[in-house]
Amino acid sequence: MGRPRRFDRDAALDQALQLFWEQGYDATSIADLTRALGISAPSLYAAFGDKRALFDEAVARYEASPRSVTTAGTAGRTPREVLGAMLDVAVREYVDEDHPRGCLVNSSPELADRRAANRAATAAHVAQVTGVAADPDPGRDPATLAAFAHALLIGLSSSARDGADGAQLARIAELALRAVPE
Amino acid sequence: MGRPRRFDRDAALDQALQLFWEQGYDATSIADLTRALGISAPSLYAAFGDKRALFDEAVARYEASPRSVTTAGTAGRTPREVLGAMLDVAVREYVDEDHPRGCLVNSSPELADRRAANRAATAAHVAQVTGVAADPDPGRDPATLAAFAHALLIGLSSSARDGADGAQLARIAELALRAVPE
DNA sequence: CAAGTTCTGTAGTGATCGATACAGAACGGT
DNA sequence: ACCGTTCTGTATCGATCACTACAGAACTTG
Repeated sequence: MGRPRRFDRDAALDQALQLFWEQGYDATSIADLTRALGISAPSLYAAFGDKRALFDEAVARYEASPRSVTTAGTAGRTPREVLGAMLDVAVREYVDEDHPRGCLVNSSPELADRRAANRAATAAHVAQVTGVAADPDPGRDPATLAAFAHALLIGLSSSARDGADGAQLARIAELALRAVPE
Repeated sequence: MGRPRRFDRDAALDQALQLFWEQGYDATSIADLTRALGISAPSLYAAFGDKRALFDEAVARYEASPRSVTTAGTAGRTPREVLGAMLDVAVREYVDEDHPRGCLVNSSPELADRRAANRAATAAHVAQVTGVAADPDPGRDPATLAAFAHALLIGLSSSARDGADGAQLARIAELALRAVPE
């Protein structure tokens, strides 16, 4: 009951995600959001809480989308297959023209905790898929492989933001894969 | 002639660099700077111009210091030696406790142009030292080697900021080096 | 000493930040 | 039709932003 909301909450959330993705959290003001979302500030606060809650919800939406690179490559068996699948998804995703370039999580200073979680998740994923436990050889150690992949994804994300095209990213990924055992 | 400046301009510039490095450009306010530098706002503006000019001067100071990774590894001959030297310097530098973690240039959104310049400089450096011109093999192409190194440096910088220790960074670098031919 | 110049702190500029008080509008339940 | 509830826009809150007008203090020069 009560007066119904005049705007589509999900569409507004997508708009907010788009803005945060393009400009970052700090650089996106409430005024920017109300303009892009086509609603007034009180409606925004009533629907989403405060700015940070809106950002967190947008990030959750981002992470829930099939863009997620972390769990890509489930089909692989060897470390190279697993990391290769992740890099493939990333290279395509980071220059996709349907949305801003790069990865929202990997290029947001305020999401360091999510990056840590992603690295841990990647390490567990690699260990599970390849069946390899901790190993002194960096090429066989799931934690090192995950940290390597994670660092590369961040580098690819930043390169995409700085203007690199898909072919350049693909060459980087191809070269990087040579470090990883079959 | 006239009243002499009461503070050390170079020391103040170092303090400003420290703050920008820790917090980033946007997150560092003039109030933060006047507090850390121990001077009032008019003195700061008289000495450095405006906030962006102060930032640019601090970045120039940063790039002029021997921290620069881009030109490291001049001694090397093979791509692996050149990149290995760069990664060695970076791994040590990014966790050095004498200053904030990571690389100021690689973690500042407003310095995308400097990153592009660094990538180009690295490519020229690799080409000159190894004597290799453009090559279809990613492992022999200076531009791809430079882009790979650049992406890795950004990933290492971000990982250091997110809390990775020197040993972790070293393992990433060791693994990455396996991608690069002798 | 006095004049000229430059730095100093106090205090405040307009603009923008995130966030809200308030009143009217639009609905469901009775 | 009326009431309670919830959303709506207007208009504004205090805080903070980058930045500066102003006047006195501290120096060099004559």
